[in-house]
Amino acid sequence: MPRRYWLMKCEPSAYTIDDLARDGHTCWEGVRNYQARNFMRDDMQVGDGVLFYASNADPSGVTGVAEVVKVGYPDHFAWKKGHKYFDARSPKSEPVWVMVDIGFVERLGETVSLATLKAMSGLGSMMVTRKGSRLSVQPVTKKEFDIVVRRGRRTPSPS
DNA sequence: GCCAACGTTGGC
DNA sequence: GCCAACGTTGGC
Repeated sequence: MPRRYWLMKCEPSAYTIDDLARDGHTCWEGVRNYQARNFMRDDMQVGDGVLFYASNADPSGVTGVAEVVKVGYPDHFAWKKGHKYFDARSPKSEPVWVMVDIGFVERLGETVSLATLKAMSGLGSMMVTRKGSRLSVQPVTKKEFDIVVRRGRRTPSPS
């Protein structure tokens, strides 16, 4: 299976690329959308590249690179009563929701903002640049991945 | 904080 | 199966 590429969104109030740099790896819990779930469950493979996207940020955009380090497995947060990701419809016996683990690869020296993504050539069909695109896990092409990463490296990372 | 766009739910 | 109502996402 050839290496695939993804964009994964997260609000900075929940988790940032700096958090991932500190932790080394993390589980990507809380995805409660079937299309996103299917990507994680059916298509993600260890080694796949991930654009780490900060949503609801100032500015929103790609802040770093990660990679898939563990393929889809049950999101056990769905089993925690009282937890915000608890979902009675996803019991241990028949899990509905899935998560993957991602590992830190690099922090981009320059956030590639949504405005930049929209303005750059070659990214016109990227899902995230399209109005109303709310999917939190999206496939991207290798070409798009490379364009974004190269742009983000234009400014050296401070670390 | 506003609100448009979207996904999901549930009545019928 | 249709679709209105609702809740959520996320840019601005």
